[in-house]
Amino acid sequence: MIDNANKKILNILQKNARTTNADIARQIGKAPSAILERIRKLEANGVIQGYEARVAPLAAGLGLTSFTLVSVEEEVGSTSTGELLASIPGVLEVHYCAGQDSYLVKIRVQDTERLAEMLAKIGRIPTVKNTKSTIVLRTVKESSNLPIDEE
Amino acid sequence: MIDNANKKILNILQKNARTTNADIARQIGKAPSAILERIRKLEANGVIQGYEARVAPLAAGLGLTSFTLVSVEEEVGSTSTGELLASIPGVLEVHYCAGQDSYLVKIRVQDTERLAEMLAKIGRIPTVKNTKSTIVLRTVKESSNLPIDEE
DNA sequence: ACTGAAACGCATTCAGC
DNA sequence: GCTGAATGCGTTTCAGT
Repeated sequence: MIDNANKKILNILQKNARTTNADIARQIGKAPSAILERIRKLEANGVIQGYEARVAPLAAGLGLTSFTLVSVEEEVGSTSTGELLASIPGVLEVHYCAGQDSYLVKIRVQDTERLAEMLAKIGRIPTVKNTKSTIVLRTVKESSNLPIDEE
Repeated sequence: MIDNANKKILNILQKNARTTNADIARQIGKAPSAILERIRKLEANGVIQGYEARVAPLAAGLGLTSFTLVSVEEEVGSTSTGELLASIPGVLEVHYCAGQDSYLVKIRVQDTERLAEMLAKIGRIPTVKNTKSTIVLRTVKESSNLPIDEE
């Protein structure tokens, strides 16, 4: 179960995944060994899915973000087109959306030329009918941190 | 500059932000102190923006994901509505989009009831004209990890 | 589930190159 | 920008409760 101590741990790790167990222990008033045990269980239970460094996209040469709606014709419940999309480098997120037979795909590429190549690649997938892209001009906020209310 | 060693470091930390410096040092064949120095510079230069634990949304009671297009009427170049949206709990991402006078907002909430509350809240912002939401049925992939090619 | 002690490994500093 | 040694701290295990 996720008691209040675990909520505190999750919030600390969401803010800075490299916080040491000793540091967390100090913040929530327990021994480091207790924190280690809790974090291991949270990982084993799938509550903590991983720890990601957030890299500046521009520094990685990826200056263009696009959200692309990919319309598909596939069997209901099938996940294969989505997984194919997910495997393309530069495709960061793939979400299947209600009421549109389509995937919403978050893409990061170098420039419009690379986006064109990617859209061509996606368009070549047999189950894909068409795509509709929206270019991001400015990203105001971007985080995976969930609001977890402590008691 | 981001040389090949830094690319390796970034890729390791993108996959697991809690990898120890000693471990990274072994993987890329340098001393731990060299890794520490490199990581500090990458942080100082803004290349590494942070380290986030990824928490299972369902475990946090957030079973519903929505992408909502928020149309606004504000001065061109203004960022204030976007920042207002970004400050709402459950709003994870805010992107200003080309050619539509609107923000694409990624939302995570408990259920449709909470989504309705959130959309009402957003609708009450004076600069907001209307919203158009797409519910996510299934998330196939969700990551912030950028493709960084090593030489 | 937690503590506390012990052993081990890691982080960090710094001198030298 | 890196190494290597030294110190202090963190991690991890485990016995005990």
